[in-house]
Amino acid sequence: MYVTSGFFLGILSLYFGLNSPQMFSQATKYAIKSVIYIWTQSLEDRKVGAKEIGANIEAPEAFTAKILQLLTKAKIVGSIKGPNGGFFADESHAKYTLKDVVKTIDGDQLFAGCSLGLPRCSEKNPCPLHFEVVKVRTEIDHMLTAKSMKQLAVEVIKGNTRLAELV
Amino acid sequence: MYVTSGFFLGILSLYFGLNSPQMFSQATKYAIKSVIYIWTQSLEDRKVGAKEIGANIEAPEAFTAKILQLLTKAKIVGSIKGPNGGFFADESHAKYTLKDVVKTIDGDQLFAGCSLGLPRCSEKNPCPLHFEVVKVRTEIDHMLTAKSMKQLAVEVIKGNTRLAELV
DNA sequence: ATAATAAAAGACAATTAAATCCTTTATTAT
DNA sequence: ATAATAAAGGATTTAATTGTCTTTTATTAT
Ligand code: FES
Ligand code: FES
Repeated sequence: MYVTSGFFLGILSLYFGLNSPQMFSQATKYAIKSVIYIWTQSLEDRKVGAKEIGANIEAPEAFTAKILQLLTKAKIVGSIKGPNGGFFADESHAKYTLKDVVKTIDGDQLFAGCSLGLPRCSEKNPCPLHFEVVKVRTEIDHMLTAKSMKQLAVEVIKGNTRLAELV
Repeated sequence: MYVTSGFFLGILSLYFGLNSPQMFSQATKYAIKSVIYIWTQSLEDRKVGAKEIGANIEAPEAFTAKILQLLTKAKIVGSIKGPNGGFFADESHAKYTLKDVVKTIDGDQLFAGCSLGLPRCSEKNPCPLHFEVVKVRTEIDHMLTAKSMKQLAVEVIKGNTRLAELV
């Protein structure tokens, strides 16, 4: 008499309508916080390991490590193996914005394509939400390009913003 | 020697960074299109079945039917069983907006809570994106409340917008 | 050279979302 | 009453995302 918990959750989810789609995937959230955290430490000339990053942004270490691989491959941050190694960011990474981070992990479906899933998004054959979606996307674009990663990190260092719950 | 395709996709997805999070879940996209489609037909005094809805919004019938159950339970549309039955919308449903549709299926995580996943979203202890997120949400709110479902349906009837790819 | 360190890579498990199928219930026309 | 119709409900399956664990590779200090 075994019942999978997935079954119950599946039913409950449909029954109460409890899905959870958000602006960003979980992976992208971790990515954004990771990059900002790396910048806060690089501004003080410290390289940081996946374990430390995970701990400071309250994310699972192994999963964070996977995400860091993608960010490194995309050159959004740098990494060095071995003792005294770790992740870091310097002027060679300063040109990247949050938008690049989001695109690296989630692709560009937040910025491109029809929000209602039509095969193409166009002004000539718009879906009912198209023109409003364009406005939302303008705002999203601004949100993800207005400040440099370094600026965002400085605000965290100053204590004006935070990457994890305060204890 | 069997290998699950999920495995390969999982690896590929991490390797190439191919997640696909969007503004709305697939279920919500179907829900939005369903409600607008129901309104287009109700404006011409036709009740419609799940099969017809699925066909016209290019969504799987059975999944659409599940979503319609939630929409009906939430009173966003009406339904009648049996011959000549189906889904419909009338003045008693006119007060609902797209925001209600989204909330019914996806909950309010698009509108509330920290976009970066912090335990709470507040101006006093904001995450690095908080103030920009507030602006994006204002625009999202406008997008989902500016027009009534009926208005959106009228635009589809007029041919100004569409719910499926044109053939 | 060797041991220790830390990222990269690979294999997999668990959870959640998406989709399907089958049975039951309500309604209506015959 | 009965057959036909269509939504509601229940049980699973499939796919995608999230998360873990182990092995390999590169680097550095001894
Ligand atoms: S056509 Fe749907 S968002 Fe552009
Ligand atoms: S604290 Fe993150 S969005 Fe408000």
